[in-house]
Amino acid sequence: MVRMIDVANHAGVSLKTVSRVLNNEPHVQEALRNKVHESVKELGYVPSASARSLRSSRTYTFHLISRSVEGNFVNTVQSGALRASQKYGYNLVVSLMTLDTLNDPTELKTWSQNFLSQKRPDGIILVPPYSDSPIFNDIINDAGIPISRIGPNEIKDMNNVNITIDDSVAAKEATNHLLSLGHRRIGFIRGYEDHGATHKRFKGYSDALQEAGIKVDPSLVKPGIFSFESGMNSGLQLLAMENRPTAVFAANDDMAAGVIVAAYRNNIKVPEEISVIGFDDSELAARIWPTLSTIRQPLIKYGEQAVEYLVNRAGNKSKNDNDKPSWTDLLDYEFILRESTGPAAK
Amino acid sequence: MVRMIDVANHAGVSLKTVSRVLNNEPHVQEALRNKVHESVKELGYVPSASARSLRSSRTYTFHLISRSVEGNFVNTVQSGALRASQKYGYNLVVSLMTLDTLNDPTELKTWSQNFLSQKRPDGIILVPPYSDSPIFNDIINDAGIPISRIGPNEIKDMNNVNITIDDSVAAKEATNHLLSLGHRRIGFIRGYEDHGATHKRFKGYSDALQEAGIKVDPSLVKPGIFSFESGMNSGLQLLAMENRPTAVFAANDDMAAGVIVAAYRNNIKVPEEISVIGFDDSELAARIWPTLSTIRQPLIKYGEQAVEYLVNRAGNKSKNDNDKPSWTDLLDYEFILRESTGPAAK
DNA sequence: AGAAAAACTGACAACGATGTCAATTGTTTC
DNA sequence: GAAACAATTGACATCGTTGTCAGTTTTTCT
Repeated sequence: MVRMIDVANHAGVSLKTVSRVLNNEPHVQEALRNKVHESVKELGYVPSASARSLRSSRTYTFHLISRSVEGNFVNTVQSGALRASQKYGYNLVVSLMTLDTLNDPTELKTWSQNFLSQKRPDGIILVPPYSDSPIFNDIINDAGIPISRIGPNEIKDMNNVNITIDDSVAAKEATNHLLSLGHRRIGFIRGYEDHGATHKRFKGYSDALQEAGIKVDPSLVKPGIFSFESGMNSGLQLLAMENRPTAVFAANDDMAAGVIVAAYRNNIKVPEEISVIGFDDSELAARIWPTLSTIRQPLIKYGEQAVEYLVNRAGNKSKNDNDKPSWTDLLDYEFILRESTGPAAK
Repeated sequence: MVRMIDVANHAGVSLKTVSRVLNNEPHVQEALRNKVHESVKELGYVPSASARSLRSSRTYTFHLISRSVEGNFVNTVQSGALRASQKYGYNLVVSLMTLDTLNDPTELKTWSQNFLSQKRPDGIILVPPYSDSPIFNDIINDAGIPISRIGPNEIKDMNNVNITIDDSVAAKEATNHLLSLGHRRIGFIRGYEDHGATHKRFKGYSDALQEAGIKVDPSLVKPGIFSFESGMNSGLQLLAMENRPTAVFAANDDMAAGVIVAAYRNNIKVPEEISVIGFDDSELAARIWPTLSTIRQPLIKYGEQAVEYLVNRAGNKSKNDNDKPSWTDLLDYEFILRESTGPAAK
């Protein structure tokens, strides 16, 4: 790691001068200021938070205190991770990154390097779509920090763990449920194309249809971005078809809720005239009418397992398990039958 | 602050022995181990995280990386606070406390002291119901840490800030909306009794009725705990009344969603036969059918303002503003008209 | 019983920054 | 032109822990 003294040497000034520049203290000539800033940039220096706060007794940290609200995906995973972290005497921090950053390789690299050298976490937990980005995973791996990846993905880095349910099998079960109710024309709404989940869930849907001897009809497969609005839009399209489907499988609950509202707007009854099924058992699922049939992932357990793995790795830092490929920790999902699915209309 | 050396002196052992005990290292006699543990407890010692991680280059911290999901109250406030924190070079950490801890004064004291001496935040942001607890606020104040309190409350500590909308005025506007649609029998569902919001919102409801010359009918006021289920239960009760209300004002959106489902279950049409109005403009509000009329709080701005204040305080640590009473930063709310409210049924 | 090994304990350096204070340089004043 | 003063710069101590290593005591083995 590059230290402040390295910057000082590189810039040909004293340690203290660098410190002054970085803390915006007065009494440094403009010329030196610039030289220091250049050296900082060139060496990629980032101050160590621990050293700073040890010496200055300021942490440069604010805490927002709240109770854990188990609602959406991330909050619930966090809740499980938090409990496990506390059990082992670790802190858990949620760090936010914008999607723009994730999708711009240059920016991603800068962000990650700053993040890693400033925070120096003992381990990192990634949720979709971060767990799906090979570049990002490589950067963290190169820094030698263990990763727990949550969600379906195909990354086979060395030495990390993937924690997920079998999305394909789950999606297949959901589709089979619709088939068993007599549905033959079943629509599907996809999610973000760079989420592994989208492809696995679609695969499950296709597999179920094919095994039932039904060809996948591309006109029944619509795009989506996992949002309510995108679900409603694709739902409106499906419902406007001449030969509209009798059931719709949306790749997540938000989109399924969108389909239900689309049905209301067209005076189509759910589930009498159209069945709707989602994925995730989100907060929404039990709070809308009709309540939503869906697949529940063991989110709390995701968080717990992620931490268990990291604690283990942190404990055995020196251990020689450096060349194992990463493996997958496959957990059980749960099919939740509610009121949005029913027998196919004749 | 009590340091490791203090523990060592108190226990009559060397610094290193204390370190060994606390890190569960071998090679310490049982007797000494116990003595050290006793001293730690007696002195209330908590190790300094910065010193630990500076020396050992382990942070005892895991990071969960995700994008900011602006959905529920806390997440959205956090999102605003995060943006502002980054702007000023501060970190933002979300710390979770259970409600059990908050409600048990003894446990609360222990938790807070551990938390404060381990994390030593430069500032603290409190959201309901934490911002409503005088005991908790006192503890933090005594530690000399600045607080931004979000949400309506009556705490007038020295030297902190309350950030809120005027819940009473907002609730009054919501109620007036219903009155202007011709409603005369309007139900109200309360929230947690230890949330300031419950009382202020109820006050706005009462005020509006009284100004319209309508007496508050206690049988139309039902309890709730801000949850979907509690809203549904109270909703079912209101709808089962002989002379049922033509409108219901729930103190938050989750409960309002519960009332809507209660209506569906009784085949009562919203808004034709009963209007429903919520509070918060939560994620749910635009995703259910009918979409929910509600009050929107400037959550992002809450977070931003909270941080602005703390940054200011942190910068002027020495400044002599120590005896100002805390003041209230009153922001604007927004009334959101959607489809769950309509003219009163005859 | 004596030697070797193991277990225990503590003195001291080190982590990477910032705070204090003294040394140096530059500027103004008479 | 010398003295007084202000601005700039750096040497060194320090924050509170853990790592290294050496010294001391206890246990084990022949």
